[in-house]
Amino acid sequence: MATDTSSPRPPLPDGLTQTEFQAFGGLLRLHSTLVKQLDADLIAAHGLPLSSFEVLLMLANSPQGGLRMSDLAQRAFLSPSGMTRLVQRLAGQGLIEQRACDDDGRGSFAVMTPAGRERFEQAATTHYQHIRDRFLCFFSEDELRQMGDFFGRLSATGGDC
Amino acid sequence: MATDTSSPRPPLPDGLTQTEFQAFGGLLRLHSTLVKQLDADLIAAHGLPLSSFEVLLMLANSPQGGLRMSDLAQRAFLSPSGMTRLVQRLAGQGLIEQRACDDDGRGSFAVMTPAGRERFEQAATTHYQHIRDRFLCFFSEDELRQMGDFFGRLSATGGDC
DNA sequence: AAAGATTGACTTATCAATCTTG
DNA sequence: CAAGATTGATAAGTCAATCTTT
Repeated sequence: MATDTSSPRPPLPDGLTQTEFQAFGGLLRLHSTLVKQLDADLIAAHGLPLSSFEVLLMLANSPQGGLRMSDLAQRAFLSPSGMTRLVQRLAGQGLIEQRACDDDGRGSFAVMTPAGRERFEQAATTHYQHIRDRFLCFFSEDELRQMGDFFGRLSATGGDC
Repeated sequence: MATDTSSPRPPLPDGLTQTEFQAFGGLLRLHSTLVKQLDADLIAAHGLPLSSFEVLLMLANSPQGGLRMSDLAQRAFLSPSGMTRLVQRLAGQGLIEQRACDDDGRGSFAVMTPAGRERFEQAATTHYQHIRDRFLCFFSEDELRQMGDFFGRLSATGGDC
């Protein structure tokens, strides 16, 4: 498909300018394409979907050696019930375990099993290589910093300009 | 949550540098947050999920007045079956219709109904305003161009660096 | 009563298989 | 047989309701 390079910046039929549309539409396209690729890569190489990997990553990086369900859910951008089900799947595979919270009887604490840690460590290296090959490699160090600044800008405020 | 601004750029426990992680992680976070907000906005204001809106948008912008299923699927980053089901839902709401292709007996052609066009036109204005309020307004014109360039860079190549 | 977590019912997407036409 | 589209079975997520603990 040949990209249209004709007009500089007229309001498109969309109601967004070409620049606006390329920024917003580009975000949707990039995310969709990239996440599908990385997910497929990770499943092919280690039988581990991206969502599962991210849970293992959070647990691996946790100083406690584990995290509460609500923390996991927030950090993975999942609903509480969504995280409950994801954790149940991972527990079924023997990769993590759930314990009660010491200090809070309501809480549930997820920790990696040795099998989970091993699986994570195997997956991590190749996964980061995939992220580089499919995404990071297209940009210079400065550009990555710039992009990080862009993405961080929205979460800095509560969501208002 | 206070952002950590301590160290400049050490390799994180992740295996990605801080810069790399902020670019990649920021993409995931931005997309998740933004799409959820826009979807909820659009449903609240017009009873129309984002995915449905995008189908109506593509049909509205089509010179033919309609598009083939396979075209719709590709442009919306959906599988063929996913698009079949989305179109079925929209047809059930009377917003679009399916016809046979004139030139190709296998093809299925989707066109908007008058009701669909009206619904689309009502939704469009407020939706683009939401996109501006929640995303575009955080950036200057130059920055949006820069971002569009970043996002476009991956699709330009086949996926290799 | 509010917070943390889970469960039931449901939505939306996918893959593999199938049907029809080229 | 290949391409376009749809269907059946299934996967993974959401919301609303529920249960337990604070």
